[in-house]
Amino acid sequence: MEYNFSEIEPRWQKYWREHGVYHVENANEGLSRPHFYVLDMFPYPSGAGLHVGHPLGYIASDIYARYKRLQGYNVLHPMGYDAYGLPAEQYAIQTGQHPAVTTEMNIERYREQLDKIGFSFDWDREVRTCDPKYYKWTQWTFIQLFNHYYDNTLRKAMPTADLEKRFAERGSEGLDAACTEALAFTAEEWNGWDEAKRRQVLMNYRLAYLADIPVNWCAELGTVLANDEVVNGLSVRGGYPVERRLMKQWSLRITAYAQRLVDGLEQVDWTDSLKEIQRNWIGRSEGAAVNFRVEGGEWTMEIFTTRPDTIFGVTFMVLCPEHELIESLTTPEQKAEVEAYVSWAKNRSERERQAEVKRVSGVFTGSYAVNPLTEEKIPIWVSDYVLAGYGTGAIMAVPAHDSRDFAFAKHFGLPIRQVVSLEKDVVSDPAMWTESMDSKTGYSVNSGFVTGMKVKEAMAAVIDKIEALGIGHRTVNYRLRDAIFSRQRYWGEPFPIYYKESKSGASAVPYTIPEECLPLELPEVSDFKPTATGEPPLGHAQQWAWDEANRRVVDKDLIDNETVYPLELSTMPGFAGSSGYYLRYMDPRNDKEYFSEQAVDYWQNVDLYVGGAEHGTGHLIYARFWNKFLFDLGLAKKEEPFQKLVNQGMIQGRSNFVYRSKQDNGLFVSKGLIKNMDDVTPIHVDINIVDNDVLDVERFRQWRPEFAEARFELEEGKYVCGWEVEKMSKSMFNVQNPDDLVARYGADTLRLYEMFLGPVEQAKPWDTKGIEGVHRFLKKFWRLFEGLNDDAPTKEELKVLHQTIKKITDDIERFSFNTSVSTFMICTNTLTELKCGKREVLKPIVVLIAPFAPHMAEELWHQMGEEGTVCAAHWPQYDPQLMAEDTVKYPVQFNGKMRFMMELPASCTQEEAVAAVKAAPESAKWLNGAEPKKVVFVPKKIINIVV
RNA sequence: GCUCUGGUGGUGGAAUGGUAGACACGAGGGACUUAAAAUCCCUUGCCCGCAAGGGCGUGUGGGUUCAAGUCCCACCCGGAGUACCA
Repeated sequence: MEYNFSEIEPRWQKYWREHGVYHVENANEGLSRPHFYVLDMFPYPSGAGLHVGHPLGYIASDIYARYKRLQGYNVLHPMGYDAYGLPAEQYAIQTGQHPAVTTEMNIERYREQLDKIGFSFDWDREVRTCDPKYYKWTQWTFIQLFNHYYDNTLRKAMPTADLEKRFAERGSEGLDAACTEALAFTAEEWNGWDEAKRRQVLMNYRLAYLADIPVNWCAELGTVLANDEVVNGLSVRGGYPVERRLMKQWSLRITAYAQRLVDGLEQVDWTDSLKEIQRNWIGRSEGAAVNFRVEGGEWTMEIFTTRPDTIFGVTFMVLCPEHELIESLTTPEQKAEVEAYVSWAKNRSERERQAEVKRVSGVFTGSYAVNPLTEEKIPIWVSDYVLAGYGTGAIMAVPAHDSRDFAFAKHFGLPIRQVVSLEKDVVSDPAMWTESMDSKTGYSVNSGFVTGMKVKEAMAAVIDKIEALGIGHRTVNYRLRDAIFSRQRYWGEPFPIYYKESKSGASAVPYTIPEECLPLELPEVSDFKPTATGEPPLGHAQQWAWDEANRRVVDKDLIDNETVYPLELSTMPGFAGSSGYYLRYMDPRNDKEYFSEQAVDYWQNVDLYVGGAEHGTGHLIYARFWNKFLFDLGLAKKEEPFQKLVNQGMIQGRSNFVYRSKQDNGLFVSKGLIKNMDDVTPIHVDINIVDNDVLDVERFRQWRPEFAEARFELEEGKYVCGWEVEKMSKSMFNVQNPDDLVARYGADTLRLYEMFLGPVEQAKPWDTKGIEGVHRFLKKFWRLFEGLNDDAPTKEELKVLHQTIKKITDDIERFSFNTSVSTFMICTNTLTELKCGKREVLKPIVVLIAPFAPHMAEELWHQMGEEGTVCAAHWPQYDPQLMAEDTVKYPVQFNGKMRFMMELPASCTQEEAVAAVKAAPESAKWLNGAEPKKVVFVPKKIINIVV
């Protein structure tokens, strides 16, 4: 019988769906049943549908999930949609279609495409971030973040209620908490403040807080963006310019968790490169904070340095243009110049600033600081190469040992003094240097009491001294910024926040909606664009005010009523909904809690997470933070959410080109005939009308009206196209749609081929060429079952079987699915050669192939007369004796030197090995008839004979 | 610049320090067929040779080892992340 995949696959997909084969219960056989949680990064359902790159990771995780299931694990393998996001809203603005409608359509299309590939997801657990039943818990978590602060002493999040009690008793005394700015006040002061003032103070500590902060404002998108959404001063989405602006925004105090985010990386099984990406993003650096006295004033300026050992080489100080001391430090003579510089620096766009990094600019304030260790007078400058957001926004400049300080000193003719030398006591004249000496190796020179010390020792000695003098201390700085959490958009989670006017006339005071009133549902709006007054789109919503007394959303017109207040108009960013979805899958239909304790106790955390590395500095940081916070609350059971993480490589497109002659617009020259690439224009051509880089010229003429009259210069009767690896995208005509391949070859072929393409982790271009080979293999495999019989298998056949079991098991364990497919091919070729159709051999192989080609396995399982589905079968065990090689090559040494390789039975003993070596003709030369003195035989390693 | 990756035939890629190039694609040749599809068989790293056989080969140069694609050092070239982060 033919291998009729187009009949088999839909039939089994229907069976699985109707019988709920992949439905998972939490602990259905008690807590003792081993459990395993395999998760994919859920997709954003875009209008373009899936291309072949998307399912790559899903196929890999599906194989692993099915494998674990066959091994007897209770496997949680869910899927859902990250459904809030900008593209749906942009589309809504352009077409007026409600994002909910387009999102629903896109989800349906995604589901259809996913179903065709035969995944074993438990769709009963599907979540969508835009579903009120889901975002209720996103909002709920936000309220918890709002109501907690981070205690640095306890190293965990604590309720702000505790803070209030503490402030009433002791004021800010002795508090070590993560905050926006250090505050100092007494209990009396606290108790004397009204509620608005107290709430303003508490805001300084909340983990979700509202503050004026410099944000990435994207005028084109009309919203602020998080740091990871901006690259090179342009928005990741759309590529619009982004500027730095001070705005009142909600933020998450993720910096409070910086150290724990670094430490946690030790506990997880991720690739080194991804861990490194996160470490770099968090950017921990150790150093010292030092106070420099300003000459003749009551001011001191605090700086941060990672090189305290170079303090003897400081020749000037630099403040960032935003620094609050500038005004008081500027002397009257310098006032005009400084003001001009500061306003110029502030008006520079982020893009300009980044593009002109090399350009040196700055201005002298006229004031001097005093070096605390030398009492030397040093000029204070202002320059935008010092950033407001990092450290204290002020530095001590050591031009000899910092390249940026060096460039600055050279530009303004400031002195340069060497204080570190590679060799002891060897100094040169820095005036002759062309670059600074930044390395942290060598010895201190010209450096008072640390002269002669190694750099590392000098660092410690200087910090000790500074601490003894009480002018500074050891400290750690992080590059990580708090995550800006509000977006001026419509299509996102509303904040469960309303504002009361403060009696003292200060800005409105935010209050949270009571938890019992969640979800606060996204209202309908008349327009998805910002309002005329520049408010976010939610400003258009009529039903968008909070009646505190009646605890419900009401019309805005009622705001003049006693207890009706305006609601927050921003919405949450994309990462809000994706930060905790893996926990919700554990108990997705629970409307009382985020997830039940019983569910999280059972599943713990994600055992295997598969997704792209492009989320390294976004989702994967936020989710870890989110989880750590929930862990502090006692809700999550593991501090790290994703135990093992595999990054699937991007599948790039392989674009094809035709070359149009520049002299003759109607002439297309075959690749091999082009003499000079400057004579032709390469044009993208649809990969569907190119086969194996050979253009179908007829279809090309029909493809576009402008090519209807095309003429070709052929080589050997063919038009050969050029090719290049590029991003898969519609505009390059290189998109491969999985549906087409499923229709042509079947889902099992697609699954196998995507795995066969290469290691899952590796980026690779899509190339359909090889799919035929994989399809041929499946047909060949299918044919093995035509002569199915119950004869006893030969030893040779059993050996093939057991070697295959071992190899496949090993391959799956190390996530090497491309070699698994090869193993199946070799196994099938060998069994075909042996004409083996024996049930005893083939039945276990069907189980082995089930994770890869589930439909075919299911059908063959059924044809063999087995009960139930193949996914209820048991993973076969291999017999080590049967799979062993008959002979193994051993290296034979004489006197410790390797002399020749020798084949011996794999099972051979010490005595047999020695006898065989002595008998070998090569040995005669080394033994010369003598008896060996000592023989060492390490199976599979080496035979060492000492004569 | 810094950090992390990777570099193996025409192509995708295999190789716990132990016969490099498995498996597949592509290419060439052949069988079956009126023909096509499908299927099957042979050849396919490079060089010398009619052959038997020999030589060279994992980016480059060194090193460790009986033995290196694999480990160590330096360099060259790609890819990714990050970037005035003091």
